[in-house]
Amino acid sequence: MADPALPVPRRRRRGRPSGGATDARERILDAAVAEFEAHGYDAATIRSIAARADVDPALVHHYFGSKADLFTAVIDAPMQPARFLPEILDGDLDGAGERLVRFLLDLWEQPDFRRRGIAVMRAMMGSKRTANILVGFVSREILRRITTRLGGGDDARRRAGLVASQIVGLIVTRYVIELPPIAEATPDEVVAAVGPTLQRYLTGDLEG
Amino acid sequence: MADPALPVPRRRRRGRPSGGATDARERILDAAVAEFEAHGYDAATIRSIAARADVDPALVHHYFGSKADLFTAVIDAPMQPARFLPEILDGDLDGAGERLVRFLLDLWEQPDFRRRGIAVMRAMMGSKRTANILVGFVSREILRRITTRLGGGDDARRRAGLVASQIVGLIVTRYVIELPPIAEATPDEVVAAVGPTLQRYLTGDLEG
DNA sequence: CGCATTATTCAACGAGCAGTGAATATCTGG
DNA sequence: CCAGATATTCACTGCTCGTTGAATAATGCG
Repeated sequence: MADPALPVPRRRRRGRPSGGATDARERILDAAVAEFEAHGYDAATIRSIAARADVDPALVHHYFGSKADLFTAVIDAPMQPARFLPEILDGDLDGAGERLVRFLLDLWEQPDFRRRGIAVMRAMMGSKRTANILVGFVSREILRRITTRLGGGDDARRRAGLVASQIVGLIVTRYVIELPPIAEATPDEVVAAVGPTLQRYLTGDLEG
Repeated sequence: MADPALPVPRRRRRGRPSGGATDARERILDAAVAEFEAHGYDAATIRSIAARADVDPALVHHYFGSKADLFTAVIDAPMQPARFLPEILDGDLDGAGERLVRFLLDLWEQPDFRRRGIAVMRAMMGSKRTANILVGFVSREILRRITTRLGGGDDARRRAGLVASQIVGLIVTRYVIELPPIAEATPDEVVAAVGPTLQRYLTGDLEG
């Protein structure tokens, strides 16, 4: 059973095709998102990406350089939203848990963001090497913002970690492995169920 | 910088070595656990496993057959504990959240279990293909037991999913990616913080 | 028009992979 | 002490991978 997304490789003339606008570059990027999303960094191949984009593998290098370069192009977008975290956390801390889940769901329900986000998740979980890079980013850009908002210190740090643990679990079960009960819930149901958990981690009693 | 775990490959005579007990089989299995733990299924290679065990790659096939066979040998153990779930869930439901975290931590704090468990996690998250296999297992063997204990029905199913989301998040952050604040917490701290979350998902009010 | 730039494919390299079959050395049961 | 059985390495096959360099074709600028 062949991958249905693979087009029959058309035989093409060598050299630049006539008729201005070819979207090969965009097709390659789309294909890369799809392959990295489905197979993770290691198992996705330049050749499969090229095949999906109906293009010669060398063209991928022409536009994006190495495989690692291509991957960073794919995950550039999902790394940005961390910058919006302060807005979410500003205002009353009492509603921050719910606002945080809502914000995350809004992002991840957008297909384009989700596909790249899944690629990042797979890479983060794929191997110790790639994990270290991405965990460093998460610690610096995300955890530190939450820790700061909570006033710093060990207690704040631990609370931020707990928040991260539930967020990671939610994203992994809902979007990456698509565990049925979580993946099928409506965003409102998720917010109602998970918001209070985050709220307790942020401001509640953690001793029992 | 070479992998410190790789021994200098000794030059050896061909044929069975003298002196009875060689633990090559165990060394191979250990090496496989280590490589699958560190790199996931796809990126771990028979050759790197053989090198780590200081053994010829063909010997790996001799003992374990294909790479997939070797992997199932590695992950056989961590798949068993699901059978103990009913004991955890029996008795008063009010303490089940805490008992559940405690049970999981007891398992995962054992190095041998943890290494194999991480291998499973990496495989589960590695690609859509491997994910489906393992998600099927988790749904059947784990979620269904919780759902049943909660009396069945959609509400029970959703509660079980929420429990899974927090458990997955805890395990991923603490053991797989080792996010510092979670990875450094003591088991007791984790139980105190996460137990009530699971308890609320099991028996609490989910509407807000 | 002519020339640099850009888009695209082609052909190949070197490396690494999983797996196979045979060769060799030792051990063990009769 | 001899005949499997077992343990181990070796040499190899066929494949796929990332990457490179050159070839070819169209465009766009002066």
